[in-house]
Amino acid sequence: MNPLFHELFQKSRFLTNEINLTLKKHNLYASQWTVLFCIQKHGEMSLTQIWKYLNVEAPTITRTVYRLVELGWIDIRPGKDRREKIVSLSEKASQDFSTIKESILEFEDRMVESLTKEEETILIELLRKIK
Amino acid sequence: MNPLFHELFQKSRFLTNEINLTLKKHNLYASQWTVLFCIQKHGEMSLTQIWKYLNVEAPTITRTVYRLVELGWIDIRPGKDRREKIVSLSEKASQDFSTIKESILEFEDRMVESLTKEEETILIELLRKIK
DNA sequence: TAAAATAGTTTAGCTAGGTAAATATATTTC
DNA sequence: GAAATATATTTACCTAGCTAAACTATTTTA
Repeated sequence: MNPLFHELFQKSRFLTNEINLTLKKHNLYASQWTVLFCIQKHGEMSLTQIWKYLNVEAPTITRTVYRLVELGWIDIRPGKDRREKIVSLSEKASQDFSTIKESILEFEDRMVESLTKEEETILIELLRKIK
Repeated sequence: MNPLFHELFQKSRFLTNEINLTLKKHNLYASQWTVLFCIQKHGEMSLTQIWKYLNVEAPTITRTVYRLVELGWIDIRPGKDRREKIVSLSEKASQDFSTIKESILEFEDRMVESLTKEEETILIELLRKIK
């Protein structure tokens, strides 16, 4: 396998594992946090808005969202258009949000501390060129 | 989320989806191919050798290997040390291998064609710095 | 050499991605 | 306005990663 792709996949797995470790104390998994973050950023959202924004398929979001409802992080209600479901952060999620975000920011900083700002920019640009 | 990690995860998913598409005509999935490739490269291997080399956990390899046995790509036999299982490519896999490898190489080339050789090298190096 | 520790593999069960197809509601078209 | 089409979500079922714990065979140690 092309060493570039190999390295990319390895790093992707490494980072999700590390994020999961960081989130463990908050009882969250990486993709659950991603969804919470997305909702916090946009306020109320329909499921379709979420999966289009995160660029994943609808069933993935259905599943994660309902798990988050179960865990008490999210409230869900029908929209004006009765096909759609609207989700928003629960009281609990709103309260804990900034603490969790803090953990994640610390983690992210730690992960890129061996890169200069310039290198980080170049890395992003080069990744964007793959398509 | 840090735009670097966002881009990295997006690209990782994008690439596995594209690889799966490429492998569809050979009735294989990305990780199945990764395991086949690994075995072809090293000849006979124990399960532990495979998961250590690919840097994933043992149960992941157990599952993929047995699926590959089921599908007729791999032969499996007990080792001298009776705890271990040794796997090797089946007749079918050996025959089809180079054709599939060809598809993958074409795919990989297509994916990096907008990068110069230098950029590819830099990209790998920068990815390696994340840890 | 019997007991304890280690190594290789598997099982069970979780998250997280995907596709294909079903269902329910809205919208468009004839 | 009824029929056809489109949109939002869900269901079922794959692959693919993970952890924790079990099981078996080997190696080490007291």
